[in-house]
Amino acid sequence: MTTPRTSTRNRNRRTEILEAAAGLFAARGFHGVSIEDIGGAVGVSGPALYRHFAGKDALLAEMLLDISSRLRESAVAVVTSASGPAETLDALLNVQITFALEQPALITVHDRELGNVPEQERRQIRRLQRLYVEEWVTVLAELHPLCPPPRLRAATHAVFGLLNSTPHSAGELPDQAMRPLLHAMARAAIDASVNVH
Amino acid sequence: MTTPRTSTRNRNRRTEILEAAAGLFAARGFHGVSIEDIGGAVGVSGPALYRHFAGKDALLAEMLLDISSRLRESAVAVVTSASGPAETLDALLNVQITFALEQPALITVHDRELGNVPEQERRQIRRLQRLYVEEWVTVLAELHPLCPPPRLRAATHAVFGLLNSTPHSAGELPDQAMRPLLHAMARAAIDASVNVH
DNA sequence: GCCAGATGTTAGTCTTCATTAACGAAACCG
DNA sequence: CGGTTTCGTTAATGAAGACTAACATCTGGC
Repeated sequence: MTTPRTSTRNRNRRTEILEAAAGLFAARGFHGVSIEDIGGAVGVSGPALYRHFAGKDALLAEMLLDISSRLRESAVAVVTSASGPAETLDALLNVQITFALEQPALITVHDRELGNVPEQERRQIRRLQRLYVEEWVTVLAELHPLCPPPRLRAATHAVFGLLNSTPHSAGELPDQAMRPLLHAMARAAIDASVNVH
Repeated sequence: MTTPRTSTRNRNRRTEILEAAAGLFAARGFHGVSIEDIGGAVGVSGPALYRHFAGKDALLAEMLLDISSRLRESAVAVVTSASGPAETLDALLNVQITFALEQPALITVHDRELGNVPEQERRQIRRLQRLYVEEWVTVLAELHPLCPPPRLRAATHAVFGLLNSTPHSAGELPDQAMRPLLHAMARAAIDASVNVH
């Protein structure tokens, strides 16, 4: 063929596949997408994927492991360089909002397809997710020491639901407007969550 | 076999199947569940389903049509018997919270599997969903006439994301505590959404 | 008791699909 | 240049899985 792009092509193939697969999985679900579909989406066809991944499961696992780690790392970075709890919370909100707006497909897959990841990697991913949530809960606990942790955890999940809803309202508003809107709504929801009795 | 439960068995079979299928679809996704799985979940096996539904697609379609209509009907009932916009909004919140807490599987399937419904029914469902959202937007517009509708629509979707996150935080808190928490958070998020510039 | 319709059952049929095999070409290395 | 590695390709292969067929059984009405 033509296209002898030497090394660039190869260097990017794996991530190219991961990105295409994320979009497809988000749209049709893991089992609704075939190996052929994924290959086709990056211009190679079918079994070529096995040169890059051990299988469909492994591909999904790597994808979820990647987002979970990145979310977790961002949260840790934010928390360790923190000035105060309130600023930290704002920074955490920005992390999640940025992911939700920039990688809607990954975020969608991340909270839908965990069940299709093989046991071992699933444990790792769950662990990272739990750690991520705990970063949030820790910060919230500093801000609201009187609020029982289970309530903080529930509030955190609700806020994730709010922020991750972005894929559903795609196109309603431009990102520039969506970002402060989500921030304000999430912030208000959190503040309200600790004042209920 | 045994178990000749006369008529009760037949009268409930269809809804029994729908309920079981909802749980399975929510957990593993439409394509991750086989006809055998669904049959097995209600104690009959496999092709027996075709005595009740034209096929897997039709089953899903009926399921989504059912929730969409019920949500929409509840919203209409609330709005027509309204005393004032603020009370109406509270009532709408309660409708959505009740569905989310009582039918988490249906709610989950409702916003994940629309893409697997055949064209014709999909249109109907989309229409019902749109009408449902518009009930919310109308009420919000009464409360905040200065806020542009696209922003209200985006805020509505975000609130749905918040309320529908319940399935994820299953077990964190008892329903008795979850209900007011969700209500307060959603209410605060909405109020905040109209005050951003 | 006897027939019709509603419900089930088990054994195909026919696709789709993940994964593997067997085989080529291009790039990198000496 | 030969040789190895890398990345693809097009045929199997084998397992699921949706749906259909052919054949019971149960129920309720007469």
